[in-house]
Amino acid sequence: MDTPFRLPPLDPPDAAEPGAPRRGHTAAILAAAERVFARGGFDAARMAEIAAEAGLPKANLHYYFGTKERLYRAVLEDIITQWLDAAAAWIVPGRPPAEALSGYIGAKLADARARPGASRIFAAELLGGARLVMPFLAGELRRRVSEMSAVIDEWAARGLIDRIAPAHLFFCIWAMTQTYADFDVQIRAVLGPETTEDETFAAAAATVTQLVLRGCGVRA
Amino acid sequence: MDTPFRLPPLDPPDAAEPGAPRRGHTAAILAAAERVFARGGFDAARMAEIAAEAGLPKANLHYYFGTKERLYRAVLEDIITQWLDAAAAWIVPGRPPAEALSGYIGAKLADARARPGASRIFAAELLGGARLVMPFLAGELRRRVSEMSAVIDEWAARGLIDRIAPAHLFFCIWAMTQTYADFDVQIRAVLGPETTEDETFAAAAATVTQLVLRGCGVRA
DNA sequence: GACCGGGTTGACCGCGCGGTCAAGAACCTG
DNA sequence: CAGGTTCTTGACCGCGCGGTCAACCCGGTC
Repeated sequence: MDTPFRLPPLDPPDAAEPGAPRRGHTAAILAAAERVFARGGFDAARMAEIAAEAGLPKANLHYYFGTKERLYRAVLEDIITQWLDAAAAWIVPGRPPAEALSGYIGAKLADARARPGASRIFAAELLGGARLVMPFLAGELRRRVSEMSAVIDEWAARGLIDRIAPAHLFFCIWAMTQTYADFDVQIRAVLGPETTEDETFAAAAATVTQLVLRGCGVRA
Repeated sequence: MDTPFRLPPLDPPDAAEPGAPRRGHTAAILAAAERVFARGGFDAARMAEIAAEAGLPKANLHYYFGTKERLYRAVLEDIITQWLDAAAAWIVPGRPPAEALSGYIGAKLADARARPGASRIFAAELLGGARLVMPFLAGELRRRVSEMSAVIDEWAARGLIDRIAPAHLFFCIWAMTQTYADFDVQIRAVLGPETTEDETFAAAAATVTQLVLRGCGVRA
């Protein structure tokens, strides 16, 4: 369930890491790093800024994480770990498609709202060519998608939904839900200041589920 | 039609700019800049790299564009200019909804395929908080969306499609089509090396149009 | 050819940032 | 309290990058 996902080590194998204490501070650093990386991605982030946000001297971050890249990797692992299970919880053969799909969409939208920084960091990583998460994409994620695709295909075979390319259906669901985290500036700017966040996410949920449920021809 | 969109000047009003020549080289610089900005966004881009890619000494870029930020702004203006008209060409009241929507989706997907860099630069700009394009989002784009929303609402009023929140419909269409440019690493990794680009985009077009047309309940 | 102005360029500069370090503080363990 | 180990931190360093500059090239004009 919450086994942390490990990005394969890049160059030197992740440093001794003895049974050391590594107490409280690391959590504060990770949280601050997630916030800072979320605005502007890896290159725009400043170690000094993360340190300030965490209320610690810069040298302390280096004590715990060594380099900026390793801190970044730790943040990414956190995000991936949290992500991998949302899909597995909803897209299962037993569940009726209407419930599974709308539940999944709702969960993804709620996540986009609650933790937009995570989504944005991942987006920036992909935009930048996915140098770090490539192994995850081609490995674990690919495997998960093919499992979930089997579920979709089975629903179609049982006549519960229309035929559709399952992988692309997921690409579309991810795109639509995460756009509300990644590009929320655009959404807020277009909808204008008079639209509340509640309204936005309610309309988003209605629209996305309508597109997906009817688009897949889900029988009620 | 192709009136270049101008981002409002930031600090000093865009430098004298006399009736000067400004010949060929600027185009080469802009093209190189688009390519370099596309991988990694503003901060990751190096002026020296752009110069190398354009086959010019770095000092030459500064001669034409002054600062990195101004060069970046020029690239963004290029992109926005090209973008504004795709929607206006397809989403018009006269056209039957099925044709308009599938045409628009096709055009956006073709653009994502042909010029992924442009989409990625814009995505990175939004992720980074849209410091430069904010006026565009809240101004011109917002206006266009409300115009296009009127078209959607009119189709719904005439019973040609179901009721749907028009702005969110556009957010979803943009998200689904641009994901094929922005996150193509992820898509390629998940689909695996045996899937060709042609297959990918054919399936993408089929899936997105199916979701949108049926999702909106477009009558044939 | 002399002059001029836009264009071109290699060499240079300053600073901001990631990373280091060495001198302690704090905390265990006997 | 002595000795060792884990943390903490201000001060420092080097380099990579955006930006500058002054010398130069070159086509046009009289």
